[in-house]
Amino acid sequence: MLTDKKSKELMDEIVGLCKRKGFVFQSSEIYGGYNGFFDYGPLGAELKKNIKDAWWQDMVQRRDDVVGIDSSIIMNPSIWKASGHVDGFTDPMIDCKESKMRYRADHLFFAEVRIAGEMLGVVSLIESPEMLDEAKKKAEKLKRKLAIKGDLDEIVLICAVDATPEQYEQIPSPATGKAGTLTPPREFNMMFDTHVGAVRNDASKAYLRPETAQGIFANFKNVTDTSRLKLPFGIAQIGKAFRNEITPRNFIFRSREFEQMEIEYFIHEDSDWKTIHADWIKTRREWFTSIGLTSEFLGEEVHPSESLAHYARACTDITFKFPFGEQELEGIAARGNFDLTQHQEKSGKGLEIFDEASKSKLLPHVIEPSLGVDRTFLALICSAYTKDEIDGELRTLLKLHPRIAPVKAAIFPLVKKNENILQISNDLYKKLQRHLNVVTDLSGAIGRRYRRMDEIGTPFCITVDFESLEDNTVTIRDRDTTDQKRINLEEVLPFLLGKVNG
RNA sequence: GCGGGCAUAGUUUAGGGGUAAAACCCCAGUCUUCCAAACUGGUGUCGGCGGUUCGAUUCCGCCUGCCCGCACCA
Repeated sequence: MLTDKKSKELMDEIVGLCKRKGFVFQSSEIYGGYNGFFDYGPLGAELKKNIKDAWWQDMVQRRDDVVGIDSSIIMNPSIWKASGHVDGFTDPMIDCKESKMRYRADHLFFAEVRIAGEMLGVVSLIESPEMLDEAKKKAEKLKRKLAIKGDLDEIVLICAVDATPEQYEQIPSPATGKAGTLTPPREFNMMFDTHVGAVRNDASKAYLRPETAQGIFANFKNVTDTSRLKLPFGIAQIGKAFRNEITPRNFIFRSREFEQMEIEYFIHEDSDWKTIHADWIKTRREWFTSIGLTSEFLGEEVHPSESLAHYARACTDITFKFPFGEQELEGIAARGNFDLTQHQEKSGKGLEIFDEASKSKLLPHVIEPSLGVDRTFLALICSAYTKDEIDGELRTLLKLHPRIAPVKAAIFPLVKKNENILQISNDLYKKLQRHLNVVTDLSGAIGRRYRRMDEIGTPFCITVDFESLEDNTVTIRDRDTTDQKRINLEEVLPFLLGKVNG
């Protein structure tokens, strides 16, 4: 593992490269920026598109059991009430005025300490698997301090969000042990809201979606009615999502506007969901390595059962070791049929489907592989970023997989004073351009042109030289090895297509 | 939200109450028959707003953004 200083330097270099070469810009930069938002430049837009295309090809086109949709970002606000986001997508926060510590209200627990009903005081602690034992210890300590005899009543832990106002005043700060220093919980919904229509009032309030998943659930009936799907099947979607994050951090890793790629994979309620869940984890991990993520940087984190949402049975994150730490790339949750149940109930529309195999009507359960495009983007750049030495000269390169590299090949005339070389080069460029994102570059020494391409991750450089005039061959140079071989002009396109699609 | 630091060209940095600089990059040209050659020329900069001042990029205040730590992270 890199030292903090080294990893910070590395991250700075990567952010610098992204800016310098036109991958990622800070949003609204000419107005001083805008915290938590980013813009993708010419190369970034290509790379991002390639990630999404690869995912769509592998998860939708090349599978018989998955179809795609593209739902609107602003939907009937009832959807977000049914899904629980209006009430639940909050992080109520409590500050300790004295210690300046901040707690999430739903992570803060307290217990009243009593002996035979007589109140001795209140203890508080932060949620953990051992918190009941800790509470008992704190209660015993309180008893000794007050020099009171007798057996303690049973300790009952209560979450701070469930405290009555009278109880709340009694809760001591976990940091100082003193009561009265905690601010009331401040509600904070992470959904951005807006208004639809000419009138701005409570009735016109709408939300920017915080996840793409609900667009899938809300269209469940439309899709199953029109697509002749049989269980198990998946519905996939790529799209923007918005969350009013308190602290956007780590470049594009946590931003307020981001893009998700989600699949809701519907399964029979009696099926072996553990196996299907495990299969998806494997499928998704293999996909990450197939597009060039360094497999040693990938990890898995299984959510402990006590921290799962009440409707989820299991959730495993696929993580990536970024320079700033190991962080979630994709969450693969087994969610039961909570969402469909909610939408069926709140909309009043029957959403059950008939399963031929079991001859039963049911609301299927769901496995949800959900990942961030932007996080994948960053993980790919981090995986690809390399520095090496060519004949004593330091070079920077991005070892991006040809499938996702923004530019697939560069076509160079070795010299720009020879009309015939220019002609062949330009003809080849125009021909390749019809199939692939390619560039041409006539300026400067050939070595400089190679290095320019290395730095943006272009996997192949094709040079038209004097020999090309004799035998219709060109050199093709490999980015990672810098090795060159001669191939016939006619073979260039099939070669590149093979590398890009393979 | 809190505490600390920072903000000069595309990048890395120098400078200083009185006409703002270097290197690299980029562009054009000379040269050049395969890995950032050389030479010539060129574009481009003090985050924003306000205050002090004859004059502010420099001093002060506020704002915005970035970094580190705390906290937070469906």
